[in-house]
Amino acid sequence: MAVTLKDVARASGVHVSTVSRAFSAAHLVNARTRARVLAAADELGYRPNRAARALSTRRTGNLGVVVADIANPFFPPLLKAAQEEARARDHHLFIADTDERTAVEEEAVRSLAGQVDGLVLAAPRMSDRLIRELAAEVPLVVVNRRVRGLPCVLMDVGGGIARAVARLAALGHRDLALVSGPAASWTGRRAARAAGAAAREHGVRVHRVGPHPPTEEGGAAAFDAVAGLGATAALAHNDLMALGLLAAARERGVPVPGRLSVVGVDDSLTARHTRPALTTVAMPAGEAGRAAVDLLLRGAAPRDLVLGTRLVERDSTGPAPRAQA
Amino acid sequence: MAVTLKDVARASGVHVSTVSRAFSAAHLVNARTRARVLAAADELGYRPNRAARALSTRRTGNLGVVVADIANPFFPPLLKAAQEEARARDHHLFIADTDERTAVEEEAVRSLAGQVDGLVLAAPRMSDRLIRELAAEVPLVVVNRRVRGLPCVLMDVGGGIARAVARLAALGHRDLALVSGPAASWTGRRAARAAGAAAREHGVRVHRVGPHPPTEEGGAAAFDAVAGLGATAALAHNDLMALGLLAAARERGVPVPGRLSVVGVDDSLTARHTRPALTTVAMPAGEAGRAAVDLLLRGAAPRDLVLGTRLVERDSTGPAPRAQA
DNA sequence: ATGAAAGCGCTAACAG
DNA sequence: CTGTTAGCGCTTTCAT
Repeated sequence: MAVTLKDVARASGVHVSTVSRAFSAAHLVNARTRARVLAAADELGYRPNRAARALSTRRTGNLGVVVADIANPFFPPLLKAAQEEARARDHHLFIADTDERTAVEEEAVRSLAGQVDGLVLAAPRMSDRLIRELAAEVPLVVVNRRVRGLPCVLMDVGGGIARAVARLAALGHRDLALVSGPAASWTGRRAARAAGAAAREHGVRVHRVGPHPPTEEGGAAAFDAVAGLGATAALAHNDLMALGLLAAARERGVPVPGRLSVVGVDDSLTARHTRPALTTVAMPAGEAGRAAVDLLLRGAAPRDLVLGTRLVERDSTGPAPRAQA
Repeated sequence: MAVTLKDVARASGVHVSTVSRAFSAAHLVNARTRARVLAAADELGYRPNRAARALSTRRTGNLGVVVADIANPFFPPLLKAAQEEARARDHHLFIADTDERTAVEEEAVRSLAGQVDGLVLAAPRMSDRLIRELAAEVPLVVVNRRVRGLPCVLMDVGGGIARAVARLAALGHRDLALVSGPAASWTGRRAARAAGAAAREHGVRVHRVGPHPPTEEGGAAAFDAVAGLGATAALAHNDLMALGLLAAARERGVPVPGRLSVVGVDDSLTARHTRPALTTVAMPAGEAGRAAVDLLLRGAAPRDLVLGTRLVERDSTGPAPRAQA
């Protein structure tokens, strides 16, 4: 049985309410009494019972992060930073993996709602309407998606994609394939729009391929469509899909970047290590995780925070192949 | 304000305790009353307050996982599986990242102890003594380390390493470098012992290099020592360190596996994609995560569960180079 | 500055 | 089978 306020009270000869105050309202208690209480608490190894505290204050000291897939390399840095920030501010962090299933997202939020002071929704797939409805039950901060009326941490994928398109155009590419991930991905829609605009600006064409699951398999599955289009460069929804594209290209004997240039999004660990090393739009996932927690804890107003991205050029992109009948 | 038992009681015309029983002791209540209560609850969107329930039952419905580094690719699959298993059994999962710092481990356990029904310690660095002491405060299951008196989920790294040594010996290697990670790593000690035994058996030598941090940087830092030893093959503590070794080799112009064979441990995503693709000891991290949660929830006896590993041979290992003065 | 008492939402004897 | 009561550990009025 853990040591409670009552034990500390007994040990220090004061009433429980005084002990309580010694912890959560220091200024309301005589400095010397407080010192005595704290000493006793320390001696006994007292740890406040968070559940009990939550019951009476309605603040739990917990936060949660809901992600689509912990194993997708985009998320671990986000989770790590979020948990770091949470801990630095004396909060614990729940984690929920929805396995890319929309229904699970809603359930995760609802079931966590009562146990947290706020939730970070990372790249949710639910409808805006549902997200807003859920926001009525628990403070929400959304990452990688803009939902009006809620604080959102956005990354400038659009800018990154635009830079990628510009670069590819400069390398002589005229037909780009945009390999998209989940249809419900806000980031994906953003990327598509930016790609379209940049394409017009640079006088190149971009063809949509997909949607496909945002995994290696999804990327590999998209390969034939990309090749069929006669595209000389592919912009993948994320690094994982780009990796799948790379693998399929290798299998089909299509040299990268010789005949096909490939660009990913995320800049995950693997992007650096795969061969050819992947050119990719670096997303500040860690920064986003930290920021999301910060916004939650500050009870931030519903404003968008946009973080920068950059194009990291490696070896999977190169000059367009000479046209050859 | 969330809807409470009281609201449901009022709406269905029974006492709160009946409502409570309708949820947590179905057999103690008339089927028809129960149906009515459930209907009312559903109608109102009632969700039990876990904190309140925890206060009176002393069961929180929460578990926690303490890991050294979420961003280390070994952990995400473990976390994912653990959270999946937890959710399947109606539990929520806290996550704590200790950033490889021992002191943080203890604090994480203590501060989470009151809020969970049990904790998974994944590859902890604390002393056995401390772990046992903490186990008195909260049920613990340890992964990747044997602690007597506690349920442990182990992976047969020893076997994997032995197979790797055997294979390298068969390829003609005579001097192997064992590049170790954190000194406090149980897995690392296990690997070292197994490497030693296998080396004797096959008549080869193994030289210890390290300890180094279990990161790419750590691996890279070990490279010169490995080269200085005249070893023709390196067994790294994990994939991350193996990747560092690979990068350093590339930088120094040492061909892999031409002049140096490299073996990792984990079989992370990156191991498959790096070039040369990494030969590695595959660790069943997901299985371990799931098993750990299962043991926790079953209140398992302090027995060891050992999961198998296998050697995945890819392109970073090959025949030993011909001796040349 | 401290004590007393009520109450957060729920469960668990105990009656009936 | 259901209502009553007490209490989980803590905070928070309200007195004093």
